Amino acid sequence: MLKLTKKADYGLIALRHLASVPGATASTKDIADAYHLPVTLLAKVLQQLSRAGIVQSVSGTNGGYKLIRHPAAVSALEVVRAIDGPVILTHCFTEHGTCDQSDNCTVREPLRKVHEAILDVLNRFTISDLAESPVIRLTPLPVPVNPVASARTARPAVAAALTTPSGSGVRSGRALLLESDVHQEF
Amino acid sequence: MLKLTKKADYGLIALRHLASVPGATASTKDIADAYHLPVTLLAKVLQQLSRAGIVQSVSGTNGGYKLIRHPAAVSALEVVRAIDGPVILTHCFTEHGTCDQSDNCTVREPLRKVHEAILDVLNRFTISDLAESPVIRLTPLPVPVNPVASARTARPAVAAALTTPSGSGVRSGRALLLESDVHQEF
DNA sequence: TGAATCAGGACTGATTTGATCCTGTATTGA
DNA sequence: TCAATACAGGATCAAATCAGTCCTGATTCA
Repeated sequence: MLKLTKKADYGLIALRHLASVPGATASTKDIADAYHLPVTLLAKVLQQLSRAGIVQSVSGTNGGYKLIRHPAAVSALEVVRAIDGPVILTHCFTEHGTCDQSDNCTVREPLRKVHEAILDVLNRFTISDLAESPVIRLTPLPVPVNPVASARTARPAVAAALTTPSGSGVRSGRALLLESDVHQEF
Repeated sequence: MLKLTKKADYGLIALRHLASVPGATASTKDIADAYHLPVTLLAKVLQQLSRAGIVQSVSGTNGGYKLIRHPAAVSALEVVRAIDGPVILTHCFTEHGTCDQSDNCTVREPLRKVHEAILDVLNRFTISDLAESPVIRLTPLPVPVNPVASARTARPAVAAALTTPSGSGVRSGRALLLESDVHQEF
């Protein structure tokens, strides 16, 4: 339910890794070992990214994968599409654009705006956004002290670019929700 | 993979329906029949919405459900949460905030911004946005009298609030993607 | 040639989702 | 009072999806 698959996660992790060593190749095993990912599954993911023209494979000894495009030119949307297929928000949205559920699906068109907004978010987020962020390693501290607070202090420009302008969304009759409400699952 | 469940779809359809008949009750069967949804599954969904305080159930003959809050005060985020549980973008995001996949998950913090942006989109979209949109019906209206007209009078700039300002997200080195690229799955 | 690496199909087990069934309770109206 | 109507919710089942593995083959390099 509105969640990326593990394969998509793995793909983003791998791409972030490749972006951190520009020009160099990294084998599937290298990446899998570095992040404790299942090797064979990661291999599938990298194959899909290769077919999508995001990375290039090099066979043979000392082979591996390399990022063949600028990290800033690879969006999360493209990665997710390459790995999981088209992003479809509701079952109303099918390739042929009709709702097979019922003749009178009343929510398809309204939800299209939501769908497009989510695509927009994913399309703006790039591998360079992944690579630029500081890596927070949890190894030394097993119990997170207060991850929410720490995550909220340092807010680079990426967040500003992503979060839609606050205030413009407030409409008449719309109950204002607090930030804490939006993020209550953390 | 980044898709709403059918239950969430059904919930939104049902809420849109209830919003179209303000104050009145509609039974599970009424709604299920109107949109050709499985009755028993829709019943589950409405129970969840009832527990979440979004609708109120009325037992007995002529009973059913009624929307007990203003449609503009019920966000899609709240509906999805009530039906599917917390929205979690990646497997890195768990209730306790740690990544069980690996010690050094490099994408969790960057993706948190994407996650928050998606929550923001869902949080801004309300049931009134669903109800106000024109319904494209392929079959003649069977049920509601004409509640749509009354609900359509007040119409703020919903679309403007949802679609993020074009151009503000363009950053250095980012390849510009055409609109048609973003929405290629349609 | 042999080791290292990618390519890709087939397959399996686990999880999630969608849907149904059944029993019980509450309310209405004849 | 009682039957009909409708919600409440647990148990269950089937299908779909996901995560992961296995195997065979091709490519490259030392």
